[in-house]
Amino acid sequence: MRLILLVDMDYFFVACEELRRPDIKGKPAVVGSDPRPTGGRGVVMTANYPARKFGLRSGMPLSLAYRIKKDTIYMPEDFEYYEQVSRKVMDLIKKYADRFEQVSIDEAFADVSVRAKSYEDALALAARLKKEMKEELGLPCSIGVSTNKLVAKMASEDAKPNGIKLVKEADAKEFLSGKRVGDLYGVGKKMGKVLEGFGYKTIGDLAKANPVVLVERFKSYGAELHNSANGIDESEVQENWEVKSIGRERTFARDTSDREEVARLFGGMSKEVGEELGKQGLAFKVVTIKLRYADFEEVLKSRSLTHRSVDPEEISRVAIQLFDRYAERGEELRKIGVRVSNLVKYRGQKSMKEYAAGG
DNA sequence: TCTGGGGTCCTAGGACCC
DNA sequence: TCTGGGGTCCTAGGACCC
Repeated sequence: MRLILLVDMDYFFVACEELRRPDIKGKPAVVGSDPRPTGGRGVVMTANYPARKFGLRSGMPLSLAYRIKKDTIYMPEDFEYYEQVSRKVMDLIKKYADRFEQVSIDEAFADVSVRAKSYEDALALAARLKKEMKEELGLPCSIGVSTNKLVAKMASEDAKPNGIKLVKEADAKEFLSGKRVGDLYGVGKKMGKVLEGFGYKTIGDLAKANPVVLVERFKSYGAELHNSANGIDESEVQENWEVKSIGRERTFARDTSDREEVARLFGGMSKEVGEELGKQGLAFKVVTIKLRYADFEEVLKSRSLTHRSVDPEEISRVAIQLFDRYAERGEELRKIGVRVSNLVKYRGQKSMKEYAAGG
């Protein structure tokens, strides 16, 4: 029997801030894009539980959050710091895993099938992990335990905050059946509406549906839906996972149609992307820009180079060329982004830093 | 209420080659 | 002269997740 844990950190960004700012503990606090550079156009990235009591949620516009609760503590995000904390978190989870897969900055799967032979073993492991997380790192987490990734993930949602939830294989179907289709992993806003339109309100409705009909309606996705709804997921905890793309995007403090401002920002973001490529030892072949206009209309334009490159200047040059060729002239832009993809390991010259480190 | 930034995966048409 | 099918790459866009 496979036994899989999904460890999900509770209100991670704010929890990280609490580590260095104990004064905010117990008070409503959120991490949200610093309103100064973005003109307050950001959203709440994370809200702690006291803030959630007032209805503050991640994804909520900061302007709205501010209207709801003025004396909330607002903190600009500090990704470098969260990454540092995240590395410690992941190292800790790894110790408990026979196979480990990081899902995001604050979430990871641990396949524990070798060291745990029963549900009791898995639960005991989860309890120890959670205890160590609190004692060693001072961070709360929630853990879902089950026999596959999908159900472990769904169980962790039920475990929040600060809990552990086991769903046995035999109970998976019933565990899922009462939940709304939109709660199923992989079903978002759009698909949730479509499914409800067809009369599938709960995950149980989907589970009971004729799979042939689902495939007729949704092709291969329909088959996947039917499996998920029935708690079936054969996918493995994936150890070796490679980055597919690296990008940066930024929202202007004020919408702009100023080419020079756009070009400057493309330059800055390209430099950051180039640094990230260097850190990871990767070269790219494709450059894609994203333009979001004032009305939220978004377009992507990309170009594939004839060669691999590691050069930030080249990213910037191609980005600005794409912009000049395709941007609607005079239209106000809200946001721009640049991303490189088609990445390969680059075994070229070492960076100065590596030389300095004697690597 | 007015909407961020980091990603992944999938689809689909057209070009091009065999 | 008219007619295939498969494979791969390129480009654009959409949905989804955290």
